[in-house]
Amino acid sequence: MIKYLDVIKKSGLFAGIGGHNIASMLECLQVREAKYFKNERILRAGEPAEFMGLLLEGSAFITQEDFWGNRNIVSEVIPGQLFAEAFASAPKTPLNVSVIAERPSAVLLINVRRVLSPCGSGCAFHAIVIRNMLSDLAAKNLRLNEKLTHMAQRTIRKKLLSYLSSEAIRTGSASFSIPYNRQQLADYLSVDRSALSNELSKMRTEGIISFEKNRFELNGGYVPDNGIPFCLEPN
Amino acid sequence: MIKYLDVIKKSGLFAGIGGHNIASMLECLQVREAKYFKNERILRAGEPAEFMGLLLEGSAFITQEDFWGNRNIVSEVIPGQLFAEAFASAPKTPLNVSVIAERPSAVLLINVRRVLSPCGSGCAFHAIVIRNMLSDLAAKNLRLNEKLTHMAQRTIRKKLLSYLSSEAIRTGSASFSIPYNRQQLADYLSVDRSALSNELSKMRTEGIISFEKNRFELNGGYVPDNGIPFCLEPN
DNA sequence: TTAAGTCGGTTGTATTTACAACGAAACGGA
DNA sequence: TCCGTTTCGTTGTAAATACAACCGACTTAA
Repeated sequence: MIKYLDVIKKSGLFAGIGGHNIASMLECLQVREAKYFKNERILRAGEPAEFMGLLLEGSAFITQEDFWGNRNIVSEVIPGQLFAEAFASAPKTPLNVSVIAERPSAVLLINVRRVLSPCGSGCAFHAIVIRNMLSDLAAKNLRLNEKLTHMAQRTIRKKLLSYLSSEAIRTGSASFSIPYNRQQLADYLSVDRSALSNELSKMRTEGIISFEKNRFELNGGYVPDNGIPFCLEPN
Repeated sequence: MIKYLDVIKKSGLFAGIGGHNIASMLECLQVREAKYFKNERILRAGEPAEFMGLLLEGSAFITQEDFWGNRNIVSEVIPGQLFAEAFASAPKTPLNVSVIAERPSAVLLINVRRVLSPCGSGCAFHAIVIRNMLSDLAAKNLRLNEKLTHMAQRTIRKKLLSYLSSEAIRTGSASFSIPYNRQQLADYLSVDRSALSNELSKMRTEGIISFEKNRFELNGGYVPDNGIPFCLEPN
């Protein structure tokens, strides 16, 4: 635990809590630490969700899988981030996602009940942690909304442009890297990989974008003042 | 306000706060009330999100629209429910959805800052309201996840079966009503209405489902023990 | 070095979808 | 009642997609 104190201190969940208070806070919350191999399952869809996780080291994917193993990457988790807090915060709701270690990872498992039920004694930081969870959930909400925006587009090209332009806007540059390889991007947008690859090639041929590996650049497109991403073309 | 006290009392946001405390709580939060006509915009995408809303009367749709007016219904709001709380809880984030009154509606507008910054004085209920917002956001998160599950399906038929089976499971019956008409359902699943209508007809012909207007029944399908909705067929 | 595996691009085909157009039924005023 | 509107189903066509198969470049381990 001590090894990861720095990650914990900088995590959104414990933001605003002085470093010297964290140790007692962790004890009060009765957290426990666990380690996972690459591709090992951290949480399994279908299980009851008693714990939320705080990733300490490594990286993980939130995924949905249907009966035949079609995988849909909901998002990536990096150190300092929470996961499964929505399920843990809404009791009686079993997980409908799995969390899988993308690399060897360390995780802090936190029982949400311990967070929500204030301990009368020492730690006056429950309120802060709860407030942090609130902004975390709000941010996640917005990210899910953003993904929905992309997936609601009717064609692969529009899905791609919706996603790429939002990444460009987020990074504030027409040139940026994405955290996915082709298969992962296809999973994220829920489309066929080869079809996606094909569409990317067409778009490059047409001069709309250029890319190499996971680095993309959006060429020239117009950026209207109305805030609508410049990538959405009339047809 | 008094007119809607009952709705407010029963709302998730104010759950656990005694009826006689609510009036002072509302004052402390400096809420304000507003009324809207049918199809009037309650909140407009692009605007900064200072307020979250609590629907008092009527009903509303959370929608996303692209540049050409293609509409995507994210969800429906009914009295007692919160909306736009995620945007309001994550400041500096402009709305990327619009909220539109489906019918003549009354709304309580709440400044989230007033909720998050505890007033030193009388009302000791801020903590409860914050905790309520937390479970609300968690539940919304799960709903978005569920919608993503449906939209991730690659064909209209699978999208439909994913949605319908989840509704069947939710209501605990193979026969149930849905809150959408055809166009709205198509918007929700982000597919073409006529294609959806066509697919529904095929499925009825094949005996998979039966329906009339917005009442559906899932016929016979097998329900395995593994929790996977019976509607997902091997092909 | 070889062999196996991963990754990304390409192609062809069958399937699925969007889109446009139309018509019937139901509904709601005037 | 009449007329306009909404809702939903149907059809045909063009477009987009999934799917399978294959190839070359690159990486990794034996």
